[in-house]
Amino acid sequence: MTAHHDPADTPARLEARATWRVSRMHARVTRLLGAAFDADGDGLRSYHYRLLAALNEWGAMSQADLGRRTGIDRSDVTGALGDLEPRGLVTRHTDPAHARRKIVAITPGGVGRLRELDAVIDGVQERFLAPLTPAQRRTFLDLASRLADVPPDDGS
Amino acid sequence: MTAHHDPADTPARLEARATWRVSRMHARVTRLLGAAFDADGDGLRSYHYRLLAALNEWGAMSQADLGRRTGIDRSDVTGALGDLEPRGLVTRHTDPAHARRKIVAITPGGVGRLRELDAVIDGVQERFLAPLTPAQRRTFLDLASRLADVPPDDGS
DNA sequence: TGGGATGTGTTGGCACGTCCAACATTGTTT
DNA sequence: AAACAATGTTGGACGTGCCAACACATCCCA
Repeated sequence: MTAHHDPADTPARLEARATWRVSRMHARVTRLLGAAFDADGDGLRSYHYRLLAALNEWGAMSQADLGRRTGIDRSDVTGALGDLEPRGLVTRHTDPAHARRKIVAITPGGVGRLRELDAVIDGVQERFLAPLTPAQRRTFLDLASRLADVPPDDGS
Repeated sequence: MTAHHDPADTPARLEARATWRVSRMHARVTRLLGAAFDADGDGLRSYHYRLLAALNEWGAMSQADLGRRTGIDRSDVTGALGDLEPRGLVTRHTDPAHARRKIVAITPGGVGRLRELDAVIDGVQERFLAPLTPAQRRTFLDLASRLADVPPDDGS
């Protein structure tokens, strides 16, 4: 697929750094997820999965709320919903109380699709974590969550 | 800086997944590195650092070799060198033996700049790894390197 | 000695994720 | 009523990573 750079050939100052390893892990994750989404087809991507997951877990809400809770920009939410609605995975109707606001809800078909995507993504987890033992996987997940969820280290 | 999404608000199916945590770690790394490079100024970015590091460690070589050893596409190497050369951090002269080939070498100024960038990036490591103890950092680095450097899992 | 294959630097472009600015429109606050 | 804030949308920017095509140089082998 991609050229894949031989990891033995990496400047030592780079290889030693945590940020570099995170970047390389991310590259692998991206490659695996991209391939899996492509294979599963239908042109859905990680944005769509995130939105479906949020709607499934928290129920219907406005697009703005959806964006805030998923960390996706309002404009990108608009775009992604434009993909999901025509597929019947999501409905959009304007809030009767607030004419400007649109309430988004997941459909039964959307729930089904979400389940399918769950399976696809679980397969990716398995492939990604393959080099580690179950105990190591648990350790990695724990450390990763501490490194991932850090309040915005705002400059000074 | 960026909006930063409250991690407590994340669909459980996402939060549980290793790929998601890697993505979030990468987002943080990107934010920290971007801020650090911006602050240090001069418009240099991670591409430039990678190239300087490779030239410093392995000596002068052609652009194509440089690209192969760093995993950066030939065309992107061309672009990045176009930033480094005018700053005097790098020299480019055509190989006397092969008129088509250009040998790139780091200059003393480039070495100095590389050292400065080292310091900048080390600062980022510290901030990124802050939530972990030294022992945990070592564990994380070990696990991350196993997850990062995996031969191209070509399809089947 | 030729001629096809292969390597090289460069330009231009695409895809993807992320983010921001502006805008018309609708609600809220005072 | 007037200033203000929120909503959905459009259009665009940027960074990273690819790939295709090109003109040219060099190599290898028939």
